[in-house]
Amino acid sequence: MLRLSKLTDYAVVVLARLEEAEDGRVLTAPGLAAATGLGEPTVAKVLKTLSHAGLVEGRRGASGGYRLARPLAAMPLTEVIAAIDGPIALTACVDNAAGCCETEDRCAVRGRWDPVNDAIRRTLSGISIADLAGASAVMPPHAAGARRPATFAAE
Amino acid sequence: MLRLSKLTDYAVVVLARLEEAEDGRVLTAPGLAAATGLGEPTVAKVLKTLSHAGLVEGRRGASGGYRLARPLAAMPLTEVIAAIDGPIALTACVDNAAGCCETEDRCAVRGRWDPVNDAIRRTLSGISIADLAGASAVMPPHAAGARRPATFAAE
DNA sequence: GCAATCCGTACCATTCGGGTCCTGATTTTT
DNA sequence: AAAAATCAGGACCCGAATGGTACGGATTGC
Repeated sequence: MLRLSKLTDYAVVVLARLEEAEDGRVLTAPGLAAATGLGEPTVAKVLKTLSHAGLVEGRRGASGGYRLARPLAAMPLTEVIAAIDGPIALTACVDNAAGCCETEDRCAVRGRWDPVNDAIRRTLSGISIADLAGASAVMPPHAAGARRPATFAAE
Repeated sequence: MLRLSKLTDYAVVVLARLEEAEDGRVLTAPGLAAATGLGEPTVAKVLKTLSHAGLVEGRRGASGGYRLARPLAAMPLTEVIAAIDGPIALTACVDNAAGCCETEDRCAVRGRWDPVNDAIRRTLSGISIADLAGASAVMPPHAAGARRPATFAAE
């Protein structure tokens, strides 16, 4: 379904909520869970992962919590996806990886996916979390002004 | 991982092989399986799905088989993905679908994914199966000429 | 020193994709 | 006309990976 994991979705929600904290104030994981309506352990897991990727910073100890490492406008969607779901690649065959499939010698699409993956990354890197957080519309990166709104090209 | 299913990958391989048939000649599912090195039941399943989507046409009976309904150059990647994996949507929340999640009233990203999905579809619809079948390089839709080849934007 | 909080890891369950098989419908060939 | 070959459609089962949980440890503030 070309769909990213729920955790990534949660991450965006949590990050959006996290931006509302004033200046350097930190928010606790249970607090964020209550604010977003998500499960407390799940939120904690997401925050840990995001912290590991350097997108949020955690402060330990009493009166600890999390805060954004960067403003959301400087946080491309690609980084969040890569942090939660891993590297962005549509297929397992990336960079002509050898031995990934047994029919690689007669595979007609060897290495052909790489430009596609690159196009996807380029598209996604032009979208910041701030665009998803409700501020304004998505900024069109370099693409033309979206023609018809949200019509399925094929369905 | 933002990765599409193996079946879609197989579909592209099978379609690429199917284009090599001369004029109106049909190829059998077992024959395509042998030519691509994939499992025979799997190829049959993929072909049935593609036939249902109108991308290939099946002829029954002895000396039957499959042939392309269109040249690959006129077959955007979006259609193949939609045929195998279903509609292209990164999250379950599409078009403000109500009732999909229980926290929709306080969700900060309500409806914000739609433009993202649209951007993905626009990127993918600019790529045809012919571009993946080995003919030439991927045509850059409107984006700038791919800078460095296949570097991970975020990893 | 105690409490609160983050950190890391390990663990289990459910879901979904991947793959196989069977039966039926249709067409060609003998 | 019978038989063989092939597509069509569905049911089914297994495995992997996501999603969610739990526990012990480290760190900081009161």
